[in-house]
Amino acid sequence: MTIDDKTVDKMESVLNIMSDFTRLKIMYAIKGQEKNVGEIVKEVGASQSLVSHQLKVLKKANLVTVRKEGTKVFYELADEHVYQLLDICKAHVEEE
Amino acid sequence: MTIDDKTVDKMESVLNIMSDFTRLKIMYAIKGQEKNVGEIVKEVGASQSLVSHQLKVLKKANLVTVRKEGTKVFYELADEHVYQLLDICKAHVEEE
DNA sequence: TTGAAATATGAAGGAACATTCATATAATAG
DNA sequence: CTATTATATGAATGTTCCTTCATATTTCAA
Repeated sequence: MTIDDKTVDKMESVLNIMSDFTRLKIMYAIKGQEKNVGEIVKEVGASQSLVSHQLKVLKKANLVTVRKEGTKVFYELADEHVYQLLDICKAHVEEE
Repeated sequence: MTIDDKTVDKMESVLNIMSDFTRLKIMYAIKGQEKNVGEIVKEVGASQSLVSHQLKVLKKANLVTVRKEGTKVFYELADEHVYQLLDICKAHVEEE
């Protein structure tokens, strides 16, 4: 099972970005339903600044997509793989 | 899509442990085939000390299992979820 | 154009942790 | 028992990065 170092690098990056409490909460907040920043802040229960910072990180990693509408900015989970990673990881930690 | 904070905590922990270059290389080294520490060191190309440290981290997180045989210690990926997480993450980063 | 609402940004402090180096422990052969 | 091989451990260091605080930018309404 050899694997290219460059691929491992990218995997490290994606997993690293997913492995944060605030970012995981954000991802679950917009899982299956896009939300604007204000709604995300309310649901996640973190400061506006922190949520904005972490949304930027998620966006840079292409884990979320963005849509602007007036003064509001809506975020959404990027693709099917992100859903799968969240689901499998959740299933793993919920094993007894 | 609300989720329990305790679950998110555990997910953060698992993802965080997976999100390391050396640990990913180790996991791929023993993917589908158990290996002893010496073999892992050779295949991963990191120092013996580092590999041992990281194997301990992986073991503590239940991402690998251990089997001792004489002076040698064999490691193996723990369960199906770990395989799935690696595969999906790899597929994600290999998208163009 | 002034004000308010929504979101983003920059700097800074502090904690977490990957890696190295040196050394310890364990097991077996001779 | 001694030497050697295999693996583990502890301390130290440097770096990454999460979070907060203060402030900036953007958009639209009045």
